Amino acid sequence: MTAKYKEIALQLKTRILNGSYSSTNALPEQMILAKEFSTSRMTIQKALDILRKEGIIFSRQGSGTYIKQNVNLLAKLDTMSDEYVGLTKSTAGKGVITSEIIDFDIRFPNELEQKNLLITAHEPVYEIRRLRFLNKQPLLLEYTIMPNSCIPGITESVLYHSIYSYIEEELKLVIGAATRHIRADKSNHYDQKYLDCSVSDPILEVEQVVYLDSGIPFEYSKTRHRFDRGDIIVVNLNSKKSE
Amino acid sequence: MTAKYKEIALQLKTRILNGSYSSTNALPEQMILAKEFSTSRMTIQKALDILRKEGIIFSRQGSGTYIKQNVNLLAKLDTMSDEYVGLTKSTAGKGVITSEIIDFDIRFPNELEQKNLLITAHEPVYEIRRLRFLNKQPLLLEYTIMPNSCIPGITESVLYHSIYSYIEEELKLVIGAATRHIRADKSNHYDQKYLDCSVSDPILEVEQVVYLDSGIPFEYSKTRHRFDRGDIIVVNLNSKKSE
DNA sequence: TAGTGGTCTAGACCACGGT
DNA sequence: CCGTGGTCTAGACCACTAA
Repeated sequence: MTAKYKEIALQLKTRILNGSYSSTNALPEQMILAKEFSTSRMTIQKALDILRKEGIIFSRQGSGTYIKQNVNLLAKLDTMSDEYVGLTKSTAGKGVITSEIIDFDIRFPNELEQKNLLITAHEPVYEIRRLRFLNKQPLLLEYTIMPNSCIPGITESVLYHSIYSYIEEELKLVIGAATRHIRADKSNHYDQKYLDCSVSDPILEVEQVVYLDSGIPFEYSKTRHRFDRGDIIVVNLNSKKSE
Repeated sequence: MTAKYKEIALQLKTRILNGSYSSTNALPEQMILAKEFSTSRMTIQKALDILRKEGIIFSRQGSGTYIKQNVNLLAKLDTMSDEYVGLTKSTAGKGVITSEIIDFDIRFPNELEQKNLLITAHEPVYEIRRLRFLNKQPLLLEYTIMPNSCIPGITESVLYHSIYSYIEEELKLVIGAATRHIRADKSNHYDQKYLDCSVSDPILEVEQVVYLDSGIPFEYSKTRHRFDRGDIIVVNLNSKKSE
């Protein structure tokens, strides 16, 4: 059974997206909602908190709770803010992703890798290079470092599919935060060879550290994208409720 | 006076970053914290919610509340996820930002601008081109469209400083969500002229729509960055508490 | 000044983890 | 099984907005 406040949030969200409230742009007051759902005001507030965090409503003390004017847009984009984790998931429906393994090794980490993954020089890491295709066209080059202790049992068959679904479904780990550095760069001979691009083509590089839910970093990687096959989309919901 | 739960969150955060709790990696139970701060458990939970949203703790039902292992790193990065809004703010302390106005006009919007800013063809927009310098070195070219109705009263003196501080401090508006598309591109003759880069230099382009707290879009812009002066940093805290 | 959302309380029961 | 966090209640007072 799901929590009551989540159920209420879902129902309210549905109504908002349906347009059931849009005539006035304001939601009923919390006491009225509490009576309608035969619950307490605190529970209604927890439900509204979810919608606030999702960016589809906002409240003004002393005034009321209102629907944001671009709900439909945000509702669409909302799904995208998490999509970024894992290429296989993010391109679902847009085409077929395939992978070619260029290199797959295990070795000791260098200093940069130790620093980013918070490990010592004695903890072995996987070193993975993959070329990934979208509809058989080269899309990006991936260079991934993962600590063996954290993500054990990677095999070539895992690499041909999706590392992320292996982590979530097989290892039952929950993926948490990530920090990414995004930059443009000139192409090098590796890019030219594998991504089939010319010397003058720029490259979009993403360098990232990804953490598990517990805060343990499990991936340090660089991906180099062909500049002409897809942007990176970043959504910033900016709900500063906590400050 | 600030809310009690925010005060408690701040105190707990300070202790966590101090290392006061790190010996065990677990926080005291909610009842004990409630007694210590002479408050109710609900209030403690609201405080913990903040720290969860900030990504520095996580809880397991039936077990306890734990500190994430890379708190210091995340605490540092945390400030950066919002930094992205407004260049003047984001580079504070890293150098001096100056601006040169290349173009400043008012006109009717084209179709793309109408679609992104959710306005009609009859609502005038500002068209602003600025070249921005970091420590007198050209950093990026900015091409900004803002609806006049939404952000009135822009003048050249505003443009020489910061549009965002004008919006927040003069107009008293609150900036909310943003969606960004990030890509690499070849430099064009504009880039080469203003950013003083060569034909073979790549460009990092960011195309974004920025919304007010109320959900009204107020900026559609493209910025073209020199590839060798600073990455874009994106932090994804991924706290799926609401799902 | 009336009515709204924001905060807070002191209890209660449930779901889950570890024993 | 016990102890933890997760949810929920039925009130209360305060802060703010708008008339």
